[in-house]
Amino acid sequence: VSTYNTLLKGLVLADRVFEAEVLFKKLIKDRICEPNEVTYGTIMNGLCKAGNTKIAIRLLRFMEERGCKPSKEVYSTIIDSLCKDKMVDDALTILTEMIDKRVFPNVVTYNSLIYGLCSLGRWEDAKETIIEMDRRKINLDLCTFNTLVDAFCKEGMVEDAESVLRVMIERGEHPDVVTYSSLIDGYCLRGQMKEAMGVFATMIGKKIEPNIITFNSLINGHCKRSNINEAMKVFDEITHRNLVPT
RNA sequence: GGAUCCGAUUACGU
Repeated sequence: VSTYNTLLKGLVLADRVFEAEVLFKKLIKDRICEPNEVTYGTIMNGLCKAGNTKIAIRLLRFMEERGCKPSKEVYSTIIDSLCKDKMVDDALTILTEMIDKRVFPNVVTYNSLIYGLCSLGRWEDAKETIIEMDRRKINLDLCTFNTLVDAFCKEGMVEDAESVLRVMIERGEHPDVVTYSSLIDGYCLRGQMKEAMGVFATMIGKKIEPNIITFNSLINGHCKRSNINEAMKVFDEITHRNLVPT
């Protein structure tokens, strides 16, 4: 079954979810092998990525009927997809369901929820979620912090993003290219190019390699301020670093 | 009792 799982994942990665579904159905119909929780997880992930969260939820019910216990990964996949669809309350319902079934959420599950809550501006609920994580002794990880930094930046609350950065460093989590790129984008969105370049200098100082996304944000920021010369300089830097413009 | 393989989360733009 692992072989089929690997193949199914390949199809999903290649955006050939339909073919993955066909193969999945064939496995069951021809009794080639019984799908396990990884198989279901892979197919659900494919369905979700293709925008079929509802069908993925139906598959969740199907696997239960078939006597395969949904893992936390399976629940997390559904929760993540609902959050991305801004159906965070439905996601919270699934969270309650999994806990009722003694399948306990992990940091990934909560990261998706925090992402969803923040993207709806439900800051208080996001805060509550973090408190709940602490209560469950689930440590925030790099992804949690990055999600928060990005959410604040997108709302123009760069000061709050900066305090998240301080907290993460305090907690011994090392900011990475995503953290700094989010911050840079935050300043660029506000047209604060001096600050954006300051963050850029900081990340270089920490030997964190900027990538094409980092530079795209900077170019966007300079162009917004009609500073084409600076934008061109950044563009030269891209070529210099052998990065490929997207 | 232990190890390994297969699934879930974060940044720009399109």
